[in-house]
Amino acid sequence: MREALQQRLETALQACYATGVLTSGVAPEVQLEVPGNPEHGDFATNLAMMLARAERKAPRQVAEALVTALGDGEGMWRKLDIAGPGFINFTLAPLAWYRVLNDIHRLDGRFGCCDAGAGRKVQVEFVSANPTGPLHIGHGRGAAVGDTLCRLLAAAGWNLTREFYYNDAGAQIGNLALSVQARCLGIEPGDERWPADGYQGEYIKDVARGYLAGEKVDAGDQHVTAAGDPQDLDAIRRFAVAYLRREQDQDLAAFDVRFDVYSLESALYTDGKVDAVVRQLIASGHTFEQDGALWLRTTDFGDDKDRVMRKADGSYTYFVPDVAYHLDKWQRGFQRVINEQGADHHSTITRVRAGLQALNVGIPQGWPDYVLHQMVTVLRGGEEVKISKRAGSYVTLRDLIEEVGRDATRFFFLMRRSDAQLVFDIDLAKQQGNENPVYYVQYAHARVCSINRNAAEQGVALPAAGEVDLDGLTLDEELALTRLLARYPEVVAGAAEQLEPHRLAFYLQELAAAFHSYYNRQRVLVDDPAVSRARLLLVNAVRIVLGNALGLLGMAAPERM
RNA sequence: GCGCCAGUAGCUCAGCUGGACAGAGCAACGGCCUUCUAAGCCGUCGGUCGGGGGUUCGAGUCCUCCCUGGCGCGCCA
Repeated sequence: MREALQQRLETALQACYATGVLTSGVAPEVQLEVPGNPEHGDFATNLAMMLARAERKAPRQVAEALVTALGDGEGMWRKLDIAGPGFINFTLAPLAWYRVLNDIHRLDGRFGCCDAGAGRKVQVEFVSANPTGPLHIGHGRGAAVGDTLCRLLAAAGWNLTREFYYNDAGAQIGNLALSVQARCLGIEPGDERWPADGYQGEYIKDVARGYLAGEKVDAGDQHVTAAGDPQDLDAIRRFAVAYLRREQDQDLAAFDVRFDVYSLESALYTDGKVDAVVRQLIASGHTFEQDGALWLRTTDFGDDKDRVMRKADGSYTYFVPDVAYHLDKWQRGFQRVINEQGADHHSTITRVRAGLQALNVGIPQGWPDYVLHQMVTVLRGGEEVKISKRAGSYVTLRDLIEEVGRDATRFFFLMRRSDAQLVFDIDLAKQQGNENPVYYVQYAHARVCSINRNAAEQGVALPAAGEVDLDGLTLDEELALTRLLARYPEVVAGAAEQLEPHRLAFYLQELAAAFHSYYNRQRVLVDDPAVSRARLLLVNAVRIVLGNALGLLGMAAPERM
């Protein structure tokens, strides 16, 4: 529809040049937008305003020339206006819109999908929590944003790989092992023998109990049986990592978040990929030694200071395996990689990209992409819940899902742009009333299903694509609802393109509102069977789109509530 | 001090990558259930888009300088 209009505008412009009504000969790109105000028609173009300067005429004068050249459009539009500073507004014939209802029924679950990705490979890494404790609410936001991003990219035709990276090596894992060992030995936080940067959370006690009891843990391809010996720090470490990884996997499964590939930091060491990348960086000439450490001159690539790669004690800082990991992603053929992570780690971006540039292996500048999410604060009873990671007091994702439910949790995480801070109001999320937008959108879906049940009782068959005389739809609100449905594919494409999953949540609320309003004003099942069937076609198109959008958000579309 | 992200209605936030009088939800107030689910609908109230300059036919949106809040600035991740 948009393309057809663009075509006609270009033809009209050329006609103006041919007749000499317009003289500049410039051909700007024809932009068509959907106006927010329905009085401004279905599509609007600013073409006349873009030409005005070159033509040295008032925009409205240019617009008049174009409108004359456009003619009647052979019935495509009902009305053409020149408005405001020089917009040309197209009001299309209703039938042109109603045809989309047949498209929706024909495509069903695939309505909204497109082929923008053209089957190209993209990898999305998200959550990537350290296996040192349970997933907290911040990880939950990362999981919701990352997962919906994945679903969006898949819907947009990308060949998607979902990946989780475990930082199961390094200093913090050492702290974890020491903390579990301390608990095994009955040492409490506060005791002078308690490790300096130990994890104090209650869950450490559970790990210690499991270890002493000789428990067996399966997590991914890791299978660990506890040695039970409190002196064997290495065995404790292996057990603790597997134990906490299993916990995280369970929580993510409960959140309906799954991954295709799990990558372990420790494997980068054992496979020699870390050493290899260090050798390459040294060979690149971007490193130097100072104070007993090996440094990477990241300032060569826009960082504000150089960074230590290998510490004086011989171990590597975290970003070295990160660089090795991302080189590995590149070598696996992912020309597009998106990392979803918390904004508190945004300083890694410059470092990882600098390391990859230093390797000089043809990785483009600015690769990979990042989507950052800002902090989440928790509100309960109107009070902010204080979070202390060291003391281990924080809201876990597991608690959240159990308390407010998976759907509400996911929706709340996606109700805001990811780079805006989020206040998670637990009381509101739990509420089953009209203040809670989660049920508002699901209720709209359930209502259509309810109409369908009534139709079945009355022996009215649900219409399929192309079976209905669209003349049964005559009301302004039916046209408005249809136009909203027609916009859905653009919403999906835009959200995938801009990596902004929250757009779906807003669209969903808008569509639900339009449907609820229609439902309250008009009956679907009326005496006139032609009208009933046309309306059934319309409301079931709403049902399909609601279901598709809820699916992209990882939420259920209930048939009754 | 430097970097990143924010500052839009009383509150929480959108604003489609510059367009036509700035929107929604909640809160407040007033209405609507003998008809497909009232977890719903309709109406009223409410904003100098943090502030100053600039670019543009046109700026909440772009540039610049200030102010405020959050995060980061480690041989932690």
